[in-house]
Amino acid sequence: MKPKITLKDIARELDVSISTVSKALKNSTEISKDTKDKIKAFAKFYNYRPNNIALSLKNKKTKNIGVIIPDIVHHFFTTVFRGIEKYANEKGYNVIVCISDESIEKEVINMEMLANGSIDGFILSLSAETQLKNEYTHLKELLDQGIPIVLFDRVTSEIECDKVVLNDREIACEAVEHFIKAGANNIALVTTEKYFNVSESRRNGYLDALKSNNIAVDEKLILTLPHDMENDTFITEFFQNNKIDAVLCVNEIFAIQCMSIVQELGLNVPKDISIIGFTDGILSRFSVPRLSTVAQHGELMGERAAKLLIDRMESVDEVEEPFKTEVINATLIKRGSSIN
Amino acid sequence: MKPKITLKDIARELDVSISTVSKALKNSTEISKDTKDKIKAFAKFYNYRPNNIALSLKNKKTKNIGVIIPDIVHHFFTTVFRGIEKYANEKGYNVIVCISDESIEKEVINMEMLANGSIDGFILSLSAETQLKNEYTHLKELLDQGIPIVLFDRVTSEIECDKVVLNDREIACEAVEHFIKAGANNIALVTTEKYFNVSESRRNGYLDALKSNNIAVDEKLILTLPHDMENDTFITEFFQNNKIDAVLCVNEIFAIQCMSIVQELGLNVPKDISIIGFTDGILSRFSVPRLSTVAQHGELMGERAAKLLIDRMESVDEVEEPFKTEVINATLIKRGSSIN
DNA sequence: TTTATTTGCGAAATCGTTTTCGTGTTAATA
DNA sequence: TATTAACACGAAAACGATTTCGCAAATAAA
Repeated sequence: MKPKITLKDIARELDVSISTVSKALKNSTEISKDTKDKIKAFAKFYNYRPNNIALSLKNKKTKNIGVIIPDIVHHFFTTVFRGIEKYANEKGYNVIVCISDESIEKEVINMEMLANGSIDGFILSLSAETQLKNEYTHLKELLDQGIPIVLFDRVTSEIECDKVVLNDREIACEAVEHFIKAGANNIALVTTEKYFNVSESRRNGYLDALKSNNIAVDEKLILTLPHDMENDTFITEFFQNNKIDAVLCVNEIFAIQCMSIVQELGLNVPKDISIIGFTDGILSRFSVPRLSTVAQHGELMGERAAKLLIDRMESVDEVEEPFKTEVINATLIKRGSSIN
Repeated sequence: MKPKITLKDIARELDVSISTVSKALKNSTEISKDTKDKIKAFAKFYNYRPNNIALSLKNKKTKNIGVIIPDIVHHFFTTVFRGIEKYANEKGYNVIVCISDESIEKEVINMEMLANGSIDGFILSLSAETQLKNEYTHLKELLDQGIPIVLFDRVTSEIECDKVVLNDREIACEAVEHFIKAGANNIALVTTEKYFNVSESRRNGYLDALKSNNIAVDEKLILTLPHDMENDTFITEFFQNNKIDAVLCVNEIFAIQCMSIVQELGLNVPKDISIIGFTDGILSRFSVPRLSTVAQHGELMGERAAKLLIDRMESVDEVEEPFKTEVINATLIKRGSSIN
């Protein structure tokens, strides 16, 4: 057991002052070569490393980023997280993760906890409940305190800060047009409650495509599924009661569920029904047939979010940069579940 | 913009000393009721919260846990992480995550980075390279410095510390016996390189079951797949060249790949070939047929790991507790991919 | 009235750094 | 030789909190 050594320890052992040790280790010209060599050798021998906490206190910056996400067992969020972690690490930052569990209360508690000095800035994706209640005072207060925040994916226009989003509307439109070009007419949408900004955008993209192709919107072809429920029966009825030849799903699970149910109903994917999902996760890549899907480039989103945050934290400009919203261009990956 | 307020600010405004403010906010009997009320009201109004960094420096504990995992886009690790985060949060700890990316170098760098005061203890699962090279000096040094470490899943007997593992050997044996009871004779194993402790244990469990049922081991029925490669052709050849009626796979992806390939070869799962995988992830639950699998109870593992770590960190006993190894009992989930 | 005891509060040390400023010694210059 | 500059280092403040100790004033007891 050899506990960590401090500047004070080195100073005492070598019979010099703490300031001398500190300067020597930073190669200050104030200190003679002899003394520097002696101190450096000693420090190296005892594997001296400055204490991060003391540095944080002194510098008033922790080099920690707080990341708040609704869920971690979720392909999209983990890829974003990987992007954040990667970029942050390259820049010498560490990442503290809290999971809001889709609850605004946990979001608030975690953020306040971290805001008291533990982190220099936040990257977050809003919880479902936060979006539902449209309640953002906790974010406003932190921004007021001068703590920078970057929102990604689940964002809101109520808050002015840097953001990273997907071009959800455009890519949903593109997906639906892909169906249309392949000859589909009865195109369905399987989505979540619309207080999610992303669901709303995707729905709008769906509507855009129909409109610009003069296809009448049939509300019955839009299935809104509750967030966390067993919904197989809803989906089964949906496909039984409607004539559908293509379906866009706002996430991977819905898409796989649809595919599975459609197949059980004796229909062929993609011959009878084409399916496109969102999130190019593991499910999409290993299903039979492979699922056509919208790749959200989560890792890139994460990197961009981290870059936005770190740039802002490290900017020393007297004049504040205006807030940016970066748009990540999704990619439509055409695989076996849709007709080419 | 209203920056954070400190004890010093309160003291100055209210014309008392810093010590008085500190004591008043902690409800010390030393301070008169009048003064306390005044200070508390002021603090509340300005939303005073003590600075975590200053507290960490003073108390020599950060209330942060460092978690190092090989990968985050991975169902098992995310579930473990969720367990860690949940338990840690309940106990007032935050979690700093670093991803080793299966590289020992990143593992070392990250751990050394965090060890300089940022965290009070580690929870980690060894990187592939660390297990391959059998190189653990970085762990030994940290333990020497008095930093507690809990290993989970990918552990090693070279290091003495608290551990949480799965009963891999027993559950693999149980899975194979499940095959045998259903009448299988030619039972295959699809696994990873054996420097992974878990692969070795599962292999041993596989062998145990064969032995105790007097089935000769056929090395040709054991397929070892490289860790990060396109291995569909290996699998295809494996099933073409061998008579196999059941296969145990050491992870979910291998299992799904096997199922997919077997089905392409025109065989029926489970009639012609039964399949059991490890990790009850999203793939297993949405495949057709549903995949029988070994549930590793990752969340529970995470909670246990966090509990072991926190208990050790908070123990004030003069006499050190001996190190514990907790064994989590896996559950064999029988679904459609295996005959009951 | 004198002494003892509360009561209420402040000064200062501490945690581990960095950094400014001051100072004594030596070497260079006038 | 006297003055100045360069050199090498130390003292102390600061970051924001906690806590021990000391000390006045007010009250109680003698």
